[in-house]
Amino acid sequence: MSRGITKERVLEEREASILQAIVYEYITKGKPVGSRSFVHKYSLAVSPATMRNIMYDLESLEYLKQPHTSAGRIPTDKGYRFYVDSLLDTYDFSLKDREISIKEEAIKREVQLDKIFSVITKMLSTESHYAAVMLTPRFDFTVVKRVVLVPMDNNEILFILVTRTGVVETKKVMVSSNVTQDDLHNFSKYLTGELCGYAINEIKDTIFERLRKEKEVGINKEMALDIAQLAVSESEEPRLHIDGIENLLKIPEMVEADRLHSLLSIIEENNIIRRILMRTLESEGIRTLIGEEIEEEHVRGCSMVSTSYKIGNKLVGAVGVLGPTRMDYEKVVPLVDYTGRIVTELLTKMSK
Amino acid sequence: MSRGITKERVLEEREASILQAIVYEYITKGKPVGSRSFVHKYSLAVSPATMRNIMYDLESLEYLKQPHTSAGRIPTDKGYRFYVDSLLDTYDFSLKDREISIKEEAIKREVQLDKIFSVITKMLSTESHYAAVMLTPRFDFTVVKRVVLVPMDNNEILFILVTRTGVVETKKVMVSSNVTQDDLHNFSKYLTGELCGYAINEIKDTIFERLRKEKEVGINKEMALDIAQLAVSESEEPRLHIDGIENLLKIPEMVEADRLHSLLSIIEENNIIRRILMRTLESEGIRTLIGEEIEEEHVRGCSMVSTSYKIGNKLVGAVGVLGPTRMDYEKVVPLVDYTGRIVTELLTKMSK
DNA sequence: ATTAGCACTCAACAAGATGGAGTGCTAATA
DNA sequence: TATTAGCACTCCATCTTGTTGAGTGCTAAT
Repeated sequence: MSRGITKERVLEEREASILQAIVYEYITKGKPVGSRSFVHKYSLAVSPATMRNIMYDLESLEYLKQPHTSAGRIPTDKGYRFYVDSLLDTYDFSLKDREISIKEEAIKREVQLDKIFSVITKMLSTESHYAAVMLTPRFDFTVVKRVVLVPMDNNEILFILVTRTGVVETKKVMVSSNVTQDDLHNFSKYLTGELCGYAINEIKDTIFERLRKEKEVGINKEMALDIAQLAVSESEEPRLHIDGIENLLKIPEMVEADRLHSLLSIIEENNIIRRILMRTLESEGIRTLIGEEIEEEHVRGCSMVSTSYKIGNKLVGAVGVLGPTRMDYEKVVPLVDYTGRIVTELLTKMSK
Repeated sequence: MSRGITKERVLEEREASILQAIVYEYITKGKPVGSRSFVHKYSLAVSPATMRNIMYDLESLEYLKQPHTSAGRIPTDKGYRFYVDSLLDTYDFSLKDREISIKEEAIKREVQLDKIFSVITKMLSTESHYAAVMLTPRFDFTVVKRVVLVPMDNNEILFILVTRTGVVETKKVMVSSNVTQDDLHNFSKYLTGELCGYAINEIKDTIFERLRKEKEVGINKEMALDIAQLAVSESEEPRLHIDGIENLLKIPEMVEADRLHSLLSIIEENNIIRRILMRTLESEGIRTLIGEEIEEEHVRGCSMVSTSYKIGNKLVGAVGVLGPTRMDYEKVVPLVDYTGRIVTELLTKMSK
């Protein structure tokens, strides 16, 4: 065996499989893995001494570390990373033996799309036994179904936008002059005609020009432009659903350290999770952040497995699982992947 | 001093004030209160021995208990109850020296009433240093501003109800036959005329009759009845806002025991909190639930201070603080009371 | 009714003592 | 050259033991 002194080299096959096994062992048992008990447990054809040598190498290469002298080894972030990557390489993500059943029927009847997200987030946390997080779809990517303008008091108008998925977004707008209900109705019709079938981000660049060219839109042109402005303006931020925080409390290594405390405040101050999911949303497929890869002061010993989901072929949202670095990736990774697919399917079907 | 052997008798004045002081001392320090240090700290004109006798009596009367032999005394639920009740008797709830400022201006511009509730819940948790919970207003008590019917696919209609507070509620309804957009628009107008200015619960008993008598409502009578049914049917449950869970983690006695765990799962499984707040909503004024008074299996060592809030003179929602039984009631009670008043004021103003 | 005095209790803390599982190193072995 | 056995050493975890301090209950005196 050629043991390099450098910290960077490709692992031999045996080393790789042993590393995977060690990480797995630590994930499931939570105790530092010692040479003797490890070879015994896995009935390996090597002596503890040999195992010690291998472990020594893996430690030099920074895949493993010792919590203290004369203790067994535990994975470093790099070790987890190696483990997860090899999982991703080998796993086929087949859904066949998953027992999760989402009650599509029950879900479909719901108008409040938020409820669906709640249900899915809850499901994901229940199944994973960690905390689940989910970012609702980007509003400006969902297809408009209809626009309704409702006069409120004085010069206030309530702007209601209905998307194909049934989501309703409302905004208030102040207008300078009074306007009749019927005029508003006509303008609603006009706007609906213009926007219907398109996602906001598709039309936000052209709507003004088209509006300006138009002769008659039902109301005062200036006001019309104001309202159109509102229609395409930055809408409600995607909401963040979180569920299963209590699962994190059951994890011993979380409870003992003050990690828990930091993790909880992260969840409350949810911009951090938001940011991570936003970045997940930028590309397709599973994304894992292990330990220090989460570049946040407060976060220690936490990992996040997330994936994006689509409506049609547009990436619109993200969903994931937040847990300790010592997480059951083998289970969580396909689960998150599956959940992403389900959501994509559901939303795509709904917005047809 | 006449020391009865019975468990029930009225406390003498001295006993009462000592009990209050002991509860206060325990709330602030969190350590069992011993006779010697107590008389010393409060410079009382009695000896520790006398104090021991009094404490003995208070223990017989079940206001105090010992965590173990030869430890000081801590309050029982009954003890806390006595303390809180005397607080409620004496406190004048004057708001003058409160430094809480709610940015009314910032709040008012929001259409999403939910955001206001989030802000208020967050404020309450921040100020109290415990967890804050809030139930959004009962929908059927808020005054209708307008009804909008939007045709969706096939035979599906989206029913949108706008209230004076700007809340929008949406429901989906399936209808048997097709209907034109204009007919729907007319019926929307009719319904708006019927409902506008009333709260749902005011008209739900008469609407059908009126509708039946009506000759022409814009659409097929049968369908109209279906939709009206939906309009007054059980609406979206009030939403529950929760904030400041992480505050509970900072509390030592919560962390140590597995109380924390139970408490967290209660918050996740939020029906319990819902139920408590629902009962708060039944009457006006502050309501305190101390320890075992929360009749829930899992809850141990927790208390809840809550109050209802109104729109106009109708009780529509509730807000409160959830924390350990050893809670700073003296601070929390007026704070919750104040918050309730603010919310009442805000909502009442908004729905004018 | 109150107090001083006294014996007793118990949690909390600190200081050993012990055992077990682990390591690194070296020399022997296939 | 890779593997293994043997050995000395390390360190955590656990248990035991002792000590201290704040507290109690009881009794007899004030």
